[in-house]
Amino acid sequence: MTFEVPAHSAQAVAKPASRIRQKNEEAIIKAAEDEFARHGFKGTSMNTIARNAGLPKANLHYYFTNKLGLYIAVLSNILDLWDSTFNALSVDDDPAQALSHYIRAKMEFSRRQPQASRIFAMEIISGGECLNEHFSQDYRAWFQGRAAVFQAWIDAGKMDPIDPVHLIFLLWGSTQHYADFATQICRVTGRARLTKQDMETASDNLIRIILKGCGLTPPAV
Amino acid sequence: MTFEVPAHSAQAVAKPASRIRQKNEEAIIKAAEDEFARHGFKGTSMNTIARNAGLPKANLHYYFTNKLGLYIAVLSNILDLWDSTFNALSVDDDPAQALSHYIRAKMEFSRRQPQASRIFAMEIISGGECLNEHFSQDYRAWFQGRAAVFQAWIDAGKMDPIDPVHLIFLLWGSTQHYADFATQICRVTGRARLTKQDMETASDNLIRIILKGCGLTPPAV
DNA sequence: GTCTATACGTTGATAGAC
DNA sequence: GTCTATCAACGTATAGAC
Repeated sequence: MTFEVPAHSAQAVAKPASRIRQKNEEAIIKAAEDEFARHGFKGTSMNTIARNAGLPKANLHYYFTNKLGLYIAVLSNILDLWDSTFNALSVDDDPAQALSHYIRAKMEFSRRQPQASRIFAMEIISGGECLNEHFSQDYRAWFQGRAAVFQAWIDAGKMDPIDPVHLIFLLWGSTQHYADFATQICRVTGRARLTKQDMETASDNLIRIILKGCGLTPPAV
Repeated sequence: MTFEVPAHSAQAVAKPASRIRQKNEEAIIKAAEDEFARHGFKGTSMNTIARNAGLPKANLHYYFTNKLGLYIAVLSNILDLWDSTFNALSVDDDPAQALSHYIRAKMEFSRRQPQASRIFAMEIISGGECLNEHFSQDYRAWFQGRAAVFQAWIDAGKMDPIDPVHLIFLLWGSTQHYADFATQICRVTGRARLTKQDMETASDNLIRIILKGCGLTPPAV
C-alpha cells in the first residue's frame, strides 16, 4: 500500500469550508468511521459509505480524492485525540493521582469513541503501514520521554521499580480492551451494551489493581 | 452474515483424510490464517489465499464449500486452543501460582500464535456474528463458572475482594495486547520483532503488577 | 457543487475438460 | 482429484451533463 496525502487537506486549511462542504464532509467521515471500524480498510466499500452517508458515491470522490485519502482523513482525526491525554502525565504529578486520572481518561475514551479505538486496532493488526508517518523517529522519542516520567517516579522512590514500557502497554491494553472487545464482553456477561456505570466499575477495578500493583495507594477521590 | 457449516466437515470425520487431502487442506488453512489475520473476513480474497497456498483457486472451493466455510474452519481451529488454558484454573490451586501460570500460558500463546489472536480480535471487532454459536448460553455459564473460581479464592481470604469478571478482562486484554498490537510495540520500542526474551520480560512485569495488585505474593519460581 | 452513467478491474463461485 | 475458462456481481474511480 502506498501512502498519499489527500489533495483536499491543504484546500480545507486554506479557505474556510462552506456550510454544505462541512456538513457533507462530516456525514462522510461519520459513515466511513462506522464502516472502517467494522471491516478495516480493505473490507470497506465506498459504496456502503456513500449509502450510509446519504450521498451518491461520486460525491465521496469529490471531497476525498480516493479511498485511501478518506481513510487517512479518518485515521488522522483519531490520532489527534489519541495521544493528547498521555501528554498530561508529568514528573511533578503525584503518581497515584496521575495514573488514576489517566486510566479514567482512557476508559472514557473507550466509552465515547469505541469506533476510533477499533479503527486504530484494525490498522495496527493489518500491519499499520498507513501509520508509518505517525510512528516516526519523533514518535519513538516522544514515547521514551513518556516512559521517562514513570522512571523518574521510580527513581524518586514514589513507586515500585517496574519496567515503564511494559506498564504503559498494560495501561493501553487493559483500557482499550473495553472498546475493541466490547462485543465479547457483552456476550459473556449477558449485557446488551456497556453502560456508563459498567465502565466506571471497570475503571475502579483497573485503578485498584494497577495502582496497588505498582506500590501506590489509590487517591481518596 | 449467515452461518453455514461447511459441507466437507462431516466427510472429513467420516473417512480418514488422504495424504494429498491433508497436505492441501493444511496449506490452505495456513494461507487463509495469514490473510484473515491481516484483513479480516471481508477484506480477504480467496484469490490471494489460493496464490499463497500454491493452488488454483478452484481447489479451495473443492476442499471448503465457500469463503465462509473456510473462515469458520480457521476460526474453529483457533477456538479449540483458546479456552483450554483457562480451564486449568481450579479452586484448589494456590491463586498466586495459578494466576502466574495462566499469564505465562497466555503470553506464550501470544508469542507462538499471534495470527490466531489477531483473527479472533478482528472477528470480535467486526461484530463477532460468526461466533454466535460459540458465545452460546453454555459459554456464558462456563465463563461465570471460571469467575466463580476467583470468587472462591476471595471468599477464602486468599486474595483481595476484586470483581472477578473485570480481573479476567484485565488478564485477557493485557496478554493479547502483545499479539494484536505487536506492530505498534515494535515501532515504539525500535525492535524488529518481539523475541522470546522480550515476551518473558513482559510476562514477569505483568505477573508482578497484577499479582501484587490482587494482594498476592508472586511465587518464588 | 451535484449526480447519472459508465469504464474496467477484481470478487466469489461454478462448469466442465482432463 | 485437478485445473482452465468463464460468469454475474461488486469493487474503485471517472466523465460529463446539469
